[in-house]
Amino acid sequence: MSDVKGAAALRATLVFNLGTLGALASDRFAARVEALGLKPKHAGLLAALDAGSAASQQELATRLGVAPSLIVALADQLQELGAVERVRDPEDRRRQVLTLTAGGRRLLTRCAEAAEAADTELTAGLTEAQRTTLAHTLRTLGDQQVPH
Amino acid sequence: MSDVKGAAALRATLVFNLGTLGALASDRFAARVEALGLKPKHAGLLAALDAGSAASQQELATRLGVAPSLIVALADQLQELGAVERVRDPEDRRRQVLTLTAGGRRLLTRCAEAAEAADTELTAGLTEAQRTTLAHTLRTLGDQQVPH
DNA sequence: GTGAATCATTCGAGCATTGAACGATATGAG
DNA sequence: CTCATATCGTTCAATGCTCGAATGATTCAC
Repeated sequence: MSDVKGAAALRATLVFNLGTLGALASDRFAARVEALGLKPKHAGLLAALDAGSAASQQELATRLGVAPSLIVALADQLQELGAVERVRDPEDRRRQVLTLTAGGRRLLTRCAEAAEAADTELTAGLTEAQRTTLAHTLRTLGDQQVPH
Repeated sequence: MSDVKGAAALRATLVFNLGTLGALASDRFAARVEALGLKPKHAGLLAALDAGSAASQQELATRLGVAPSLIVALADQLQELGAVERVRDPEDRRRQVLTLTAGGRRLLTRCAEAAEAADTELTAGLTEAQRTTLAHTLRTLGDQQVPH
């Protein structure tokens, strides 16, 4: 019983394949957004801003699951590119509220295009049905994780 | 036309969700194999050895997509745990052939169990059908990448 | 008002990974 | 046979990414 699984049990596992493919996908995406002067985390921050418009850096840190000090660095660079604006919240002047600029939205669009290009490259060997089912499942799976 | 995609285009993307979930899955898996004194890459090396039994460190480096010097460190630690053996290839004494020991196979089994536990935790909100379809799609997708 | 808590920021540290050297071995040309 | 060249494994210093602690400004509770 105990070694019926025996051979290749790890490779049949979801977390293992997710980890491997996730790293691979990130690398391909990173290679494309590099041309825009961005790292994947920059794109993640832009996407988070686009989704829940106007948030304090603290909120963004917990949303993205990274340290607040990392948000500072990312926001610095995005601000230098003119993609985001830092505005002190008048109701609580400790908070820096980040907002997407028009240029930031354009940049995000180009990130999305890069991601879509990487998608088609990555899923070249899948049927259209598989591809859409996969996208849907991953989306719901992602929404379920640490949703609070 | 250009901004029809507009909102949330990145979050609808495969590479983006794969990257996010991949990191999350790796973290959960890492938390569990840590009890075995291993990092995910150790488990990856064990799995690679189990799959294509007996390989030189150079081959393993290209298989796993990491630098040869990293294989040295991983193999050192696994050897210290008695999980792998280093044997000089008699036909080419530059090569160190790595093989799984019986203990290494047991360790790999425990890694697989950890991965399965992480799987069920991760996919708690999915139907059984979704789960198996996802596993299958990821498996085929992984086999298609850099197959050469 | 005064002290505790919260936000953004800076800075040093930790960890994983890489790339450049090096010694040992193998291979091919002359 | 011998020498030049290439390959393997190994060591080591350097890089990049991320975090945690310390700091200053601001707010909140009482």
